[in-house]
Amino acid sequence: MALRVYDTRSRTKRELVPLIEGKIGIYACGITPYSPSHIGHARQAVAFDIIVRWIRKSGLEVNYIANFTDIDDKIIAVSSEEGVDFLEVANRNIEDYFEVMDALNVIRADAYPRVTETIPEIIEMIGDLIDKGFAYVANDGVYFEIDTAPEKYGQLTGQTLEMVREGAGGRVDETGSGKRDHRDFALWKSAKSGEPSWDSPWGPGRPGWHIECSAMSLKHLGERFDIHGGGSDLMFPHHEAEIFQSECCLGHEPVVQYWLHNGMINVDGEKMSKSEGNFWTVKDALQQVDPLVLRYTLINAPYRQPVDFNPVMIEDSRLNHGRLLRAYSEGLSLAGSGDWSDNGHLSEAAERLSSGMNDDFNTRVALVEVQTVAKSLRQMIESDSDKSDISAAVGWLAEFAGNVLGILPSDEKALSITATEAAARSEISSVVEALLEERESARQSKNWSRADEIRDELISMGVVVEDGAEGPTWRIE
RNA sequence: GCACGGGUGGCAGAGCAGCUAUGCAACGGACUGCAGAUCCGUGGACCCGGGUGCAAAUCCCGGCCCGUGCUCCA
Repeated sequence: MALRVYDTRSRTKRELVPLIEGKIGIYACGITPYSPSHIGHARQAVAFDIIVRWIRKSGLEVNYIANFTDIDDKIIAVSSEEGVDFLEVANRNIEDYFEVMDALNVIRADAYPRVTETIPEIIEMIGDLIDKGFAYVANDGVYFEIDTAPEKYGQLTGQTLEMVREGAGGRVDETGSGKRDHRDFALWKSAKSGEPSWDSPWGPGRPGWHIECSAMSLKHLGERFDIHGGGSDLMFPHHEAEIFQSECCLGHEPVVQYWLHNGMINVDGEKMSKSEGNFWTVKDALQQVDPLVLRYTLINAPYRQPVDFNPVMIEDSRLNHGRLLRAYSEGLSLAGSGDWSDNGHLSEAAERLSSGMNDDFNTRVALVEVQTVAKSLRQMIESDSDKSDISAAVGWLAEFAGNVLGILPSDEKALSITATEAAARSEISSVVEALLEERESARQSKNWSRADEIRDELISMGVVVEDGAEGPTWRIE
């Protein structure tokens, strides 16, 4: 079945047809590393991680580029506030990014270009734009002139030049720059004293916000490429500016075949943002929740929908993920991971999951199938089913929950979960068994208060007792 | 105001023309001294008003409501 993706520019789901047969180039806007990554960054990273995983699984070769905008106003602000070099600020936040995204099981991109390593290409592109009449040099930098290509306005957001003029309202006069029109945007910003800068034909300065992505995508993916992604908040002005720059510079359109935008993270129904005070860094979140549970939460809705990050959602994910993980690791240690292709139910589940993923990467539909398979695996384990059935279900989960969705730990780790549990169990086993024996005799003589007392004692040890038809069983919480 | 998304059971969230979504919660039953776990089962929804279909959560039109964007932002 064909893979269809929602393209923001055409506002429709379209079949993904590679420019070069068998190959897909993806450029996704990463972060500006001026502060530690927040869960919105995580959502973006996870969304595109899964997109890349699925396209690869579909048999296409993917070249995935994610950038770091490692020089910008905010980085400069932090560096001057702290009195350290701007690169120190950028580097430590990039380190943080890799640390948390690795924990979230995000597969690394094929390249992570940085602005500071792309300055010559940026300068060349700006020069081209000036030569072709799309940009002009002002007293404080170089600007792209919107009026040279008005038809490209609103390609992603549907806004017209006039709308933005109105929307900008009184701010038009506040630009305080050499812009001819407030909607023009900076390609090159002249350095103020003390700011980091690079030499250019227009004097020392640094790139404007949008040009870096046009230059880096051109450098790494060429004059036309398949997918450009990023958060939906980047559609305007960032991605529309990229369309101006790339298409005007290269002289053809479209440069990008498909624009994919992930939805935002909301906290209690409102967009998460620093100004709202409802801000979570990834590390904040990881203090409370396992990384894979966080990942589960982030894919609990299709990537374009907003995800509301609230305690109920997290608890829900924790519960469901915990069950999945327990079933998986128990099944794995019991029967290993086997082939599932001969199993009718599992094949059907795989088909449903695939058609969900093929429909613009619907991870929510995929999770339903994962939950269903995990549930039947649990039942098989409890009913002592045939080992080959168990291993088939384990193999299925390894492939889809593991490789495709990335919500399972490595087998080694999964096995260590059951091993650790078993070890902890055997360590206190004799004490627990003795107490249970005493409790059983109390129960025999209908001494319920003594029986409950012992149960409470066990609970305080972290042991949960469950009476069944075959006598009591216990497990460690 | 304009643009883009969306409004589905108690909650989260699929489905996007006909056929049980799913999970959590609730309720009933089995099992229990009680509790828990498990199993079986049940009820319950498609914002409002029109329209087009044999048939509409699903398509069209008009409202209302919510989120995001229009400024740095994943």
